[in-house]
Amino acid sequence: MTDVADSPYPHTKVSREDWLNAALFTLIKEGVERVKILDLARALGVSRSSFYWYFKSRQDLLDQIMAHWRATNTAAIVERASRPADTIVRAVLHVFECWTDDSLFDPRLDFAVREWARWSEDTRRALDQADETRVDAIRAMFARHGYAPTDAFVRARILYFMQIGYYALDLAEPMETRLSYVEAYVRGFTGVEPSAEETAAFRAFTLKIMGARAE
Amino acid sequence: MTDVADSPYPHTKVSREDWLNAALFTLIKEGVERVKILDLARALGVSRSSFYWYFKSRQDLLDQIMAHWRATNTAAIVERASRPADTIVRAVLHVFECWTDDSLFDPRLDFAVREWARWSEDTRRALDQADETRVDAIRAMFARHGYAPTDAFVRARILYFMQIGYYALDLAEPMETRLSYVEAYVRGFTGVEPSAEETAAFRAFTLKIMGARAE
DNA sequence: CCGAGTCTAGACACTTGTGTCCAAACTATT
DNA sequence: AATAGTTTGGACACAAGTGTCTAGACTCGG
Repeated sequence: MTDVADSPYPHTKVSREDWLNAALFTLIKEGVERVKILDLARALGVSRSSFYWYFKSRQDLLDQIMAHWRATNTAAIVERASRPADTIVRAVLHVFECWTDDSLFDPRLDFAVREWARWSEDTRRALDQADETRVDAIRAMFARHGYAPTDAFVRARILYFMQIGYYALDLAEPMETRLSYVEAYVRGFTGVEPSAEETAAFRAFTLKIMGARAE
Repeated sequence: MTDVADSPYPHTKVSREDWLNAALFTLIKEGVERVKILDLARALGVSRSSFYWYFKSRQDLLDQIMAHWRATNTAAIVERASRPADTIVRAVLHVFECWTDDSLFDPRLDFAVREWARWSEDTRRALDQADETRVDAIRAMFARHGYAPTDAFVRARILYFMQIGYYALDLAEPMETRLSYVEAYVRGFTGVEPSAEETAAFRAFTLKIMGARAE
């Protein structure tokens, strides 16, 4: 729960962010259908009706969640894919950072949205567009590094789709195991052999993230 | 809707199977949470209360659905994986039949169950056990063809997990495209080059299925 | 200290979904 | 035709969830 003492009104029990976080928690853990104002209120220990102070309706809350998802997951991939890099290997490793840092790209949230999209037209459209935006950012990355148009597109799909597939399995592999595959992935995605310095830099990034999370 | 005239009571409007099929349809299309007796009754054009003639409760219906899922998807994989085959290539191609024939293994149903398992402990247990049963059947298949214990296990996981990942992407690739990858998959899964007759036989099976479906 | 703004709680009305009960329609058997 | 068994529909009770309204508690600025 975020520190509510930030509010100029100390009798504020919960903030707008608290509602959002509680909703995200439930969304990830149990799916949209289970995101119920009544349950959120119970979890936060406040009255159900004060929800309506912060949000117009349940749909309003869900819209905010979609905005959050867009602003984190999709934005993270696009940002990393757009970063300048002197080699395609470094460029790909920039995108890989999303897959090893859940605070950049949260796969559980992504799958919650995918599930949601199964029956919600609006969400389906948003998801399809997000997938396209992500793939396109990665495609542009390959194109910048000299890959032919079709080649850049196919390589982008392979990189992105494969990772989504990995997450679908919901494996609990230790990071060390995952890191040991990085060279092979890079080779497969780019056709280029990564240098020792390049993989070492990525390894350092990942271990720093792991360390920060352990605190 | 199944032919209800089979019943000795011609005024029967819907059968137990009709309820089950309607529930499966909704489950696959919109998820368990949306499987509601009220909606099923509306869709079938009968009164909601006659549901209780066939099922004890909503939970009873859901239990039947799980039984159906187990009896189709998991059973299909186990059956194909257990079939005698003179070469490992033919054995793997037997399992592949599940991936090209939705009436053997329905990926949409499988993913509906996976989603369901996200919040239902019972379903989670059933799914974990199903995954284990399926992988184990494939592991035994590799083991029968002379692969070392660890090797057989890993190859089984690769074959099965990769296919689940493929389905997670929910691509709409034409069968012709998919068939063009078969040789490469077989090589990757078994380490053995398939013969022309072997792939031709598989191709024939798939095209027969496609033809039957087109009727 | 008073008024304006912020936030919460409780009561109410409404909708949707579940499960039960019973009457009635229908069929098959005798 | 009477009876037993099968199947359906309608009425009822109930629970859970959403949204609205209002009173009140609290804080801050003048």
